[in-house]
Amino acid sequence: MGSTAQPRRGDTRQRIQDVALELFAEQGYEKTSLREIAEHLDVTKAALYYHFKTKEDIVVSLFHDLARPIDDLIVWGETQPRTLEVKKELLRRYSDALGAAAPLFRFMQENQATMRDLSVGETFKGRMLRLMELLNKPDGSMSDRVRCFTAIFTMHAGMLALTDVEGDPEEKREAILGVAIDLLVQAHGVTQ
Amino acid sequence: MGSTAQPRRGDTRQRIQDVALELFAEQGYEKTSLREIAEHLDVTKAALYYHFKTKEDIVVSLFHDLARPIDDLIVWGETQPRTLEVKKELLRRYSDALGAAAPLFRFMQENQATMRDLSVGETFKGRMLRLMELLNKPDGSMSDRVRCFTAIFTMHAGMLALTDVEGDPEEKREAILGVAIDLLVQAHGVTQ
Amino acid sequence: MGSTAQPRRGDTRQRIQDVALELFAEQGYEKTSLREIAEHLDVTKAALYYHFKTKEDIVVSLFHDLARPIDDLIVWGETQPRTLEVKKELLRRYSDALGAAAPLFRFMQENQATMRDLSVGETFKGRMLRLMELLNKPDGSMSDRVRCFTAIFTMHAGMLALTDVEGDPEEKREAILGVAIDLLVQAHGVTQ
Amino acid sequence: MGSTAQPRRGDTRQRIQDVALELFAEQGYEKTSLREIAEHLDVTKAALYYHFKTKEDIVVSLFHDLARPIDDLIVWGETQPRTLEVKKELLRRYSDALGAAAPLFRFMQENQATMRDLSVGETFKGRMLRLMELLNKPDGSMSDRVRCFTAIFTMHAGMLALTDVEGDPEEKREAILGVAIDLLVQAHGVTQ
DNA sequence: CATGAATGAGCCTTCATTCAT
DNA sequence: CATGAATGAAGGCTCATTCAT
Repeated sequence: MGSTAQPRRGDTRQRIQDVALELFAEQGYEKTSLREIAEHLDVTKAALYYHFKTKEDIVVSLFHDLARPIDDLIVWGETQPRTLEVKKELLRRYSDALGAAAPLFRFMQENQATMRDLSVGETFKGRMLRLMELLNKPDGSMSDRVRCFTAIFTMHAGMLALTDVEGDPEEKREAILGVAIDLLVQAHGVTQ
Repeated sequence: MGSTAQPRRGDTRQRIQDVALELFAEQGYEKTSLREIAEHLDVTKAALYYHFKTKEDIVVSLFHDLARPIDDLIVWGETQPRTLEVKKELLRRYSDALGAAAPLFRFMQENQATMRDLSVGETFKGRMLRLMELLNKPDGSMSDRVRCFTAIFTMHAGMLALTDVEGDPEEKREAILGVAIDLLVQAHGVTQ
Repeated sequence: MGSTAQPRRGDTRQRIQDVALELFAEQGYEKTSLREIAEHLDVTKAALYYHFKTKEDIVVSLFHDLARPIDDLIVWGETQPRTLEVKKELLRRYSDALGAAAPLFRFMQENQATMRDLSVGETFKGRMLRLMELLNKPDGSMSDRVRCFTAIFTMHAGMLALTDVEGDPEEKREAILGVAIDLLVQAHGVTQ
Repeated sequence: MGSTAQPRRGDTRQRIQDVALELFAEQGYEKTSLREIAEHLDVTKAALYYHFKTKEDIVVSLFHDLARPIDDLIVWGETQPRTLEVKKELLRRYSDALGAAAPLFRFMQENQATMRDLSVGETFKGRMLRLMELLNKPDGSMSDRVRCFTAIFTMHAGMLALTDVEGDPEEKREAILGVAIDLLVQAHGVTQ
């Protein structure tokens, strides 16, 4: 029923975002031209400009739509007491958020140089710093502080490596979360 | 000793590499044009082509000249027994190597998408995998394997974060190395 | 009298003309996009196409509606004897007409290159030539003929300069008209 | 000898200016694309960019190279006493300058809207005002002031009309200059 | 060693216009 | 009356690269 590539109306904006994110992550932001995106969608370049004001605007919209959970997470974190239990919960939730926003994160990871002058990049970096601040143990030793931020970077690196290393994805994610929590505990722990 | 005293006439090639690496790391490979590099050096674009066949060739040369220590490290590692002590030494040496090749690493970190089709990128990725293999505990639990590769990523992330976080650089580097070794030990250790 | 009282519903067409003329005069025809006009009116581009078949059509309609008095003036002139008195009256009436159609004239003045291939432009240029012919003293010396057409150009230039030069607008207009008539008289006069 | 469209080297910049000025004047600045200019010269668009940084830059260079005499004229005028004789000489020299820079002036005349945001446009307008100031009779009546600036505009309009009106060009130019001087004299005159 | 001049491909963006709803 | 969605053409500009000198 209507299977000859109907011009599915109404969801174009969404489809642009999907394709763009995929290509940006796969080939890099600069190397992905709007022509390429348009061809993947079988529309003209001009059509993209009906939905987004600029190329950068596509990225902005992606953050707008996909980075929300992480924002929420940080906001939540900032209302909580700075106990170890809360921090562990933060990591757990962050792991979930990362899973959901995986493609966006891959995009960021692979386009760090680009992110820097993408405006939304700086915004996001700020958020990351706040998140780290939440996990940090301000009066801890340098080693402890390193452990805290490593807890987060472990998870980021995990995202990347998930693809390259053998093993069941879900199992890997849990292992990664486990290690991250472990680092956090060590940073805060007295016993052990 | 270390005084091979290259003929001083014509250090242009070297200068091109320096400027290129700096700009590539700072602004990204794609966003840095040969014109820009040439202007920084006060020569013409055509001059660059006297020294390097293509833009990519500049990157290749950078790896050639700067990634050597890491290559050597891996070669060394592969001739050693897979003991914990050797692995610890690997991390130590890797930390040194990272310090020396910091700009190159920053460049890679920030241009991951680009790296993928830069030929030399794949080459390098292969080396990383071999390095990880060297550190790995093949029969270990998933968590232990995660700890092993996290040991390395911690150091990479450290590079990045060194700038953003307060504290004495050298002290930070040692703390990072310490945490990395710790992770390695935990992955292998029973009594820890 | 003059109260044909157009149905008030739907003055959009009029508003389009107003905004278009203003923007065309201010920024130039080519540099004013339909998008811009539409935005000023808070309607969509497509709406413009309901009222006007093309961008050029807007200009045509502007001439249709605003250049009429000048047309009438020329028609009137061509039925009159070629006396000096009539010519003076022509200038007077032209001065009035210019005042009324000022924005249109500014638009023409500032978009002369564009006018040339705007069809309506040629039409209008023809009218100007007829007007000049009416003022001309065919058997006069070259100087006299120059004076005749200068009489007109003085008034055009006046429009332009009115804004840049200090002084009461109405007073300036009268002075300009005075000089123009003077030129005309000199061209025709012996005893002057 | 060498008649098969040799790639005449060295004069490209000049040729670009020539063609550009001609096309800009003939069709308007906005409607003349760089592609068109390049095609007229049988080079690529990119070649234009080797010689000029932007499209606007071509215009700037044209003013730089062609408007110089007028600049000099004004500078000269500002060192002279404000006598009627000097003012007449100013007009005479201005007439010559206009003749030499005719295409440039035609370009300006036909692209006034464009001139406004072409940076060099404002610069030039400033010069015009200084020139008018030189000719002006500050304490004169409004009519006299109008005569002064009309003297100049007459000459500008003359340029334009030279093409449309029959008659020997040189004769026309002299007639125009005559009328302009006449206006000036009348503005300053005692008798009459 | 290095430059001056040029190219071809491609990029992001804008525009006037169309048409089904 | 008017909009939402899209198109095709074109525009200005930049880039990596080449080559004769």
